[in-house]
Order: sequence, then C-alpha cells, then structure tokens
Amino acid sequence: MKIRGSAAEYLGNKNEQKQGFKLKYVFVWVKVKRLSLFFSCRAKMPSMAQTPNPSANGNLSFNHNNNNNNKPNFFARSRKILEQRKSLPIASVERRLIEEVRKHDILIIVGETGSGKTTQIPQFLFNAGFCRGGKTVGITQPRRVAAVTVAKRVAEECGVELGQKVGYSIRFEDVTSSSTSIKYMTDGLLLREALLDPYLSRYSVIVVDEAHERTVHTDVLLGLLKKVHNVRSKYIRDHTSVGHKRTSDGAILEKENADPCISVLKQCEGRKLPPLKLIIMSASLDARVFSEYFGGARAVHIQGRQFPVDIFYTVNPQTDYLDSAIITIFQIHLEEAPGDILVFLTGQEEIESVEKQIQDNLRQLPEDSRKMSTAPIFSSLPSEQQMRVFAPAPAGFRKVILATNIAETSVTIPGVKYVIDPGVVKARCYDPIKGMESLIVVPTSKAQALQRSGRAGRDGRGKCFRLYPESEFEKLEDSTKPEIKRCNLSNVILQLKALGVDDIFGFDFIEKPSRAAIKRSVEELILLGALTDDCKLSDPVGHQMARLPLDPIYSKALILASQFNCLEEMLIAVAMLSVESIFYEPREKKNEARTAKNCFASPEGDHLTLINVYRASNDLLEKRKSEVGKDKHEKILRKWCKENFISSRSLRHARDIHSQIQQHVEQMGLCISSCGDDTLQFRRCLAAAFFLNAALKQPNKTYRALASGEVVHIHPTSVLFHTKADCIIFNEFVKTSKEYIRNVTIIDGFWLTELAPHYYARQE
DNA sequence: GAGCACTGC
Repeated sequence: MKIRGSAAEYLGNKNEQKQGFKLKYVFVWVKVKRLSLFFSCRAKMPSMAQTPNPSANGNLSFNHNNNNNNKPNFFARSRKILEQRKSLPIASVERRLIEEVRKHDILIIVGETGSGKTTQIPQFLFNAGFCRGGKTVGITQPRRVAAVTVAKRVAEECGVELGQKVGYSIRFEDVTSSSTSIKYMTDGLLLREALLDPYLSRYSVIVVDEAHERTVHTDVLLGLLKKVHNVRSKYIRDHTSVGHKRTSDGAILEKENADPCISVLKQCEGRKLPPLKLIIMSASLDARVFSEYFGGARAVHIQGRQFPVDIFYTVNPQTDYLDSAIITIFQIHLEEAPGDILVFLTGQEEIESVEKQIQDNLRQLPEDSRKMSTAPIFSSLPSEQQMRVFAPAPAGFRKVILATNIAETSVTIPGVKYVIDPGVVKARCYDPIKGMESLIVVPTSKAQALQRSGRAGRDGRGKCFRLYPESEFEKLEDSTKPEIKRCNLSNVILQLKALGVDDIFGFDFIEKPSRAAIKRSVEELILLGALTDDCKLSDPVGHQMARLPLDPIYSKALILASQFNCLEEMLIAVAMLSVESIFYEPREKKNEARTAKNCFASPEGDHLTLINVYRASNDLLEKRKSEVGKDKHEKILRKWCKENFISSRSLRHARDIHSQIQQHVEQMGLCISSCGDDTLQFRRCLAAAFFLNAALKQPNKTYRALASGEVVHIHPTSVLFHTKADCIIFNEFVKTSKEYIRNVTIIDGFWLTELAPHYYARQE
C-alpha cells in the first residue's frame, strides 16, 4: 500500500479548477491505493496486459472489439481464437493442472478475473481423457446467461456445433445431445438432475464455478456433491480392495462380487461408476473455507489478467451519498481523461432521481462541458432500454451508467474507466420468526467493493472512487452473508428430503442456516402436508410437491386445485405469481398505465386479475393464430404488452413456466379442469392452499396476519387497495417502508376453519 | 397512496 504521487496532483488540479465552474466541490480525495491483491501477478506477465480476451469471462459481455474480423473468414477467426486461447494466463499451466486433478479427487481453484478458467479448464479435462466412455464434464454457473454465453464461446473454440460436443442446459432450454461431453448448466438445474440421478452417474467431473457467490443453489449443491463424492469413492475403495482393476481415471473394469448389503452399491450395480472428481472454482482470494469444508482439499491459484485500478477514498464520511455521487460524477467529467463512468446505486428510484439531477446540473455548465449522456440499467427496465448502456456514447461524449447491482456480476459494460461506489446495496433479509422478508439498504462487503472496483479495469487502467473513508472500508464484512442464511428454507428442505437427506439439522452445509430458520420451514412443510409428523416426505403429496419446480406453497395449491376442479386457473395463477411484477408503470405515463390495468382488474382480487391478463394474451394469440411462426407470435405479444403496460419479459417468463408445470402435472396424472365462471370455487381453493397467509380486517381498517399476528397493510399496487374486505389471503409479506402484503384475494373467514381445520379451530 | 437489489428450478 503506498500513496501515489498523482494523488497530490489530483488534489492540486481540483483546487485550481474550483474557481472556474459553478459546481460546488466538497471532496478532497486521498489515499490512492493499488488493488494489490487483485493484480499482484500482473508483473510476471507484462505482455498479456494489453489484450483482454472475450473468452476470459462468462458474463454477458458485449465486445465491440472485432474490427479485425469484418470478413467472415473462418480460418482467420479460428487462428485468432487459438491465439487468444494461448495468451490466456491459464494456458501455460494446462499440464500441471491436469496432474493436480489426477492426483486429487477434490481440487479448489482460485482463479482471478480474466484467468480464463471457465472456458479453458473443461477443454483441458476433455483433452486429458476425462470424457472417455461417454462420460461428461459438467460445469455449473449461478446464472443462465453465463451458462449460455460460455458454452457458445467454448463450442466456437472447439470448432463444433453448439449442442454436440459442447452444450448447455438451463431451465426451458436444453441444448445438449447424447454426444455432449462438456456441459454447461445452472447450478439449480444440476440439483434438479440429482433428483432423477442421485449419484450423478453420467458425470466424471463436476466443476462448480463462481462458488464464492454462495447462492442457495451453490451451497446445497456443494453439500450434495460432497456426499456423492464420498459414496462413489467408497464404492471404488471397497471394490479395489477385493482385487478389482481400475483404469487410469478410476473406472472399475470388473464389478462382480458387489456387496448387496450396501444399499448405495445396489444402485450402482451394473454400472461402471468412476469416482467423481470435483473442482470448486472461486474468484475469492480466500480458498480456506472451501478447502476446510472438503477435508483440507488441495487449493491452487491461477493468475488473472486485469488492468490496475486506483482506489480513492473520501477524507471524511459522507452524509448524503447521492449528493456525493453527483459531485464525483462532475469532478470526473471535468477533470479526468475520457472514459465512461459506472455508478452503483441501490434501486430504480435512486437511479431516476440521480439521472434527473445530472441533467439539471449539466445545464449550468458551459456549453463545451455539457457533453455527457446518462444510461440507467436495472433489472425491471425493459430490455430495449437496458441495451442503451451498451451503445457507445455520441462522439466526444462521456457516458454515465447508473446501475444497480446488476452491473456487479450479471452484465459487463465495455468502456468503463471510472467506478463510483457509495458502498451500499439493497439486500433481502429474512426473519424466520415472523416469516417476513425485508429489503433494506446495507453496507457492501469488502469482496463486493473489490468486485465493483474491478469493473473499472476491464479495458484499461481505471479508477474507483469509494464514497467513504478508508477507515470505513476496514470495518466492512469480508464477504456478503451467504444467501442460505437469509432466506426461507422450505424449498431447500423439500429438495433435500427428496434427495434422501433425512436429517436436515445434521446435513453438512458449508455454513449451517440457523436452527430457528430450519425449524420454521420444517413446520411449514408439515402444515402443508409435504412432510409427515415424523418429518418424512409424505406420499404422494410430498413427492409430487418436490417434483414441481415451484415454491412449495404453490405446488400445494396445484395439487389441491385438481380436487377443487380449478387446476386450469391455478396453473395460470401460479405461473403469474412466480415471475416479477407483470404490470409496468412508467413514471411519465402513470394514468394511462392505470387505465390499462383496470381493464383486467377483478373485484375479487389480484389472483383473478392476473388470470385475466394471461387469458387476454391467450385470446390474442388465438385470434391471430393464422399468422404462423414463433417470432411472429413474440412480436404480436410484445406489441400488445406495450399497449397494455405489461412487462413482456415477465409475461413470456410466466408463459414458459406455465407450459413447464402443465407438463409436470399432466405426467403426475392430475386432472386439469376449469371452474369456469365459478370463481368462488377457485377462491376456496386459494384459501385451502394459502391458509397460512390469511389476514383479518381490524376495527382500525388495518389487517392482522393470522399466523404471525403481525399488523400488515395491503400494498398500493393491489386491486384491493381501496376495498377493505373482512378476510383476505395474500402471497407475499414484505417489509419496505411498512409491512406490506402483496397479491391479495378476498375469501370468507369461515372457509379457513372448514378447509384448514388442522390449523384453525372454530370459535364457538 | 407506494415505489422491490439480483439470481434460480
């Protein structure tokens, strides 16, 4: 850590320029620090520093850097790919890495940003023969987009058609075939696969990428893989000890004399099951957690390639980070070299307000200093508008990207040279006692701050301005709390039960969720009938629920709906409830959006309103079914969504979910019938399924949730916001500025005692 | 009369 000379220059420049402009400067930036951990290895590979490579990263990366490749010259292209591959930091260690994999069944690889680990290691494994005998190398990713883009890149590098030797599999999209040897997939999908094939028998190696992100799926997967690894190794050990031969990669050549007493072995009978190789890849610098978890597993480090980023801190703590961010944007704009600015904010509202203030401030600047454009990006923004952040700014203009966390990992924006990090993030928290989620603004972790600053060093040397003093940085948590410690566990527990894990409290989680959280979710599953009183998966309800890729309470609603003769309606409702909000309300067209929504509104509540939207979209496609082609339908749907202020992304997602779960319930033999106009039947079914989420009106017109006893408020986006019905059921319970319930439908309070007598006793 | 970061099956 050293103070660079330019810090003083920077301060000097600023003070001089202060006189010239009307903007008020309040900052003095100090402490210029090299991100030494991130870039420590760069000195050893100076020649590589200038050519970042698109294959180095699995993110949604829009690389405009293919000027040399305008002509569709296949050979030039493949030569270029080969050169790029060879220049990756990882290329020089292929042989050593494969040796490590052969020697160690479990290997932790710490790969820095830009090392090329995600694209190259699977190819190394393939070349080393780990796919012999029809075996597959599986690589998991936390995000769909990463699985797809990396698979495409690797297929290109291998010169094969996607879906053949190299493929990917994500929900709704399976681009693999019987010849697929390198398979990229989401971690959640591999968990689903494990339900059908508990020993993951088709895989010789599983690579868990981005393990440091610690998503719920990754954490559960790690626990499961550890178990599967033990079982498959044990099988080998037991058999080799009685004289069986093994091939070099551990496959058993002979398998007679299998011990029939061991149930696991029974399932392995008749198959050659080599031990499962595990590779855990993490970008976090601390491999200790993973290594310790896997019994002191071997950890190796692979150098990365990223440009240096200078870190600046404020001298004093800032009281208003939005104000500080705006001032910093203008400081950079007026004093720093060309290059785009990426600002991390917590949500849509902040982004919109900062955007407006930037425009206002620009008007006060001299004409020739106004060349700055803004581009917001957050997940609920329609995709056409999201794409604007990737478009280069007009010539001579500086682009300011105002982003939520989406720009931290999910999307990579080229051209960013400056990052402004206020050091806060909006995070979801979960209170297992109340069963309530809340969204609150909290400080980032050190790892998050590092990730954010790294966004400035992708195309060249960058700068990151942290809007807090360095002393504050030292106080931050090292890494973000794993998701599994801050979410409802009902789904996780149901999945584990279905995978044969009986003792949830004893399950070997890398980090155990709290006992209270496990207890609450187990109780919920018992009340829903998924688990018996002695915590076994119930038959058939529990098994059916585990099979459906939905929240357990939605799965239960579907099963009940077949008895209430309203499964057709419930399939739609559940699909629509499983996606982000369907209605889109742009600020400037509020009233139009409301009028449009009223056309779908049902006086009985939000569930029927959502069904109306879905059916209207169905009717539309039915009317125009003569216009054939999937693309044509997409186009018709998009236009209709726009006219009706509906998010086309959410609706498309809901339609995908609908067709997926419809297939599942058909296979389960449930009867799909409609209650027609008898919506009472549908609402009775809602009451039977969502009895845990019922609320009663209080004399003061607020509501009290019956299960938790909390005072709750109907969310203003609900169609029932103005209707004060006596008894309602709801889907979500979220605390923001108040305790809100969302997606609400009117029911009759007596239905609860009738339909959920195990929970509600009638008061005489 | 609010305003919800991001993923995933």
